[in-house]
Amino acid sequence: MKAEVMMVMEEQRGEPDVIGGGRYCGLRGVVKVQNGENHLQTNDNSNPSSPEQRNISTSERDQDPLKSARAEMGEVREENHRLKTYLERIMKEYKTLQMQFFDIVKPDQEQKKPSDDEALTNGNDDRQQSEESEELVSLSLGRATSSQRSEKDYEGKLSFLENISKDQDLGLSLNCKLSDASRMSLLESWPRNNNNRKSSPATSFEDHRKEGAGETWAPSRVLKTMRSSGDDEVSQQNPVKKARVSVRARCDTATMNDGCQWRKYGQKIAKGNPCPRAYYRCTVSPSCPVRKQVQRCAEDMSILITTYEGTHNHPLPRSATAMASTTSAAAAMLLSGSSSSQPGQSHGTSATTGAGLHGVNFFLSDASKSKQFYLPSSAMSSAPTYPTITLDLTSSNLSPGSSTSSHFSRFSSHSYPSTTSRYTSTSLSFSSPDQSDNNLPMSWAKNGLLSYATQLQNTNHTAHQPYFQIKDNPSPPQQSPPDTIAAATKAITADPNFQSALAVALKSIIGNGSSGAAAATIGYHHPEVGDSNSFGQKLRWSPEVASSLLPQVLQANGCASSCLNKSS
DNA sequence: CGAATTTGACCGGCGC
DNA sequence: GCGCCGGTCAAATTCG
Repeated sequence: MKAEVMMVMEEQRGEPDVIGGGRYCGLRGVVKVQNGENHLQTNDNSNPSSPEQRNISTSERDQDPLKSARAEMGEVREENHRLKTYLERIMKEYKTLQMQFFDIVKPDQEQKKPSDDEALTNGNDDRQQSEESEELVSLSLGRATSSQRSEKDYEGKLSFLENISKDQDLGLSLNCKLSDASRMSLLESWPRNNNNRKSSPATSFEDHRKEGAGETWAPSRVLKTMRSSGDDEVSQQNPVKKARVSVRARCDTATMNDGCQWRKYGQKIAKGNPCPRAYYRCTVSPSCPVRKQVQRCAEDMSILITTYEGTHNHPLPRSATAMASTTSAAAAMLLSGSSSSQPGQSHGTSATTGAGLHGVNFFLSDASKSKQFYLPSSAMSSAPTYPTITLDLTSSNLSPGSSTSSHFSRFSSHSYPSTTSRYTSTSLSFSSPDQSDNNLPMSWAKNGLLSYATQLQNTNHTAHQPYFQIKDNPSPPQQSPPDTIAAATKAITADPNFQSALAVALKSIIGNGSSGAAAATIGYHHPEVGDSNSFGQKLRWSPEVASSLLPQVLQANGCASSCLNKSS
């Protein structure tokens, strides 16, 4: 069974796929949202895992149970063997990379000030290249560079399979993968927050992975209680702060309706922002560790910044699964350092809420040169000490220096090195076109759902393309120094393939251009919201929409990943 | 009256 | 060591 499903996820290298009339960059597994549910589809007829073929083989097996049992055993053995091989190769690659890393770092430390000539000539290029490649944020869907492929394929398939098996709802989640170099960087940064831990880096990192996955989130006070209770093992589990997922959206209401139940437990005026910051905790389950902070943007009061932290440990209502899985997966992407988010997911959203992520993988090769994370561009006024990923659902004209051209969607990943910040920020921006330009407001309906009106150019698909420009930095509060992530983003934006792929991905969500296609494709319709809309097609914001939009944008970015790798 | 919210106090981390 | 600040608690208050 595993092998069969794996075939679905087997990446197609080379020519991009054509799915539903659109070009997809090397991904066979496609998450389509229909009738409010997500379905994994494949367009590969040669794929032996197609349902029809599976049915045939099943019926054949039924005719000879003993034979089929033997065949299954054989398959399992084969699979085990293959997995072992994968594992060995992974370990081999890991060790090799580790050695290479130390080779690079050691001379750097021993010769703190090498001669400029040496730095400019010998080995510098290689090192620079390696550093640059390490810093590149590579987001991909089932695609990997050849050097990373074996491990990522293996782990991605594993997580995919586990999600499949655990989750019949076919929700969405994201798998985070760090390159070995990235893991090393995490390893290095790890002890900073874990002075009391004397365990080996590997051990610590494994723990960190689990924590980063967000399955548990222990406030400091809880930690104290745990320590006092003598549970050392537990008390050491969460010494670091969790990754956060920040969602920026235009919202008139006090909070964003993400489908979950929240209870306010505090409010603070944070420094630098006159708007109070409200603290909420999930009340679906009393033991749920998930918190969220809600604060209005200081620069633009209409923008609500919702920051999620932790992963739900209970089943969620369907309407809440998308946002929950997206946030937990994004958090896992930032912190887990895991090649698979499954450990976190198993505790968290996908396992318990039925919102596993199928086939959407992050390959985060962001082993930053400085081995540090940086301040996000979040509008949170204070300098967060959390790694934060930002989903920007606001319009693009936030920063004065930004282009006035409309951006339907943006993906940006940026960092802001500063003395006080430590974390990297990845920002996914799903921006509406400039509202003043096209009268396409992003507003909250009475029921709290965000109605995101998109003006579609009827059947002309290419008409969307101008919207799919990408900017390096949507709303930087400060000057962004030239860093490699920005360079990577530039590389992405410069590649027309990425833009077209992004356009196609979004188009497939919004609709193929035929009237009413948007609602059908999104598969989400809130009963309380009428369909009458002068814009014709209307993409209603909801967690489902977010989840359907995000992976496909990321999928498009999988193309960018390849572009990125090329450019590096 | 129970649930939800408000709000001041408290705690821990961090920078100076 | 001290003060600032973010985050949380819990009693008081409000709401349905």
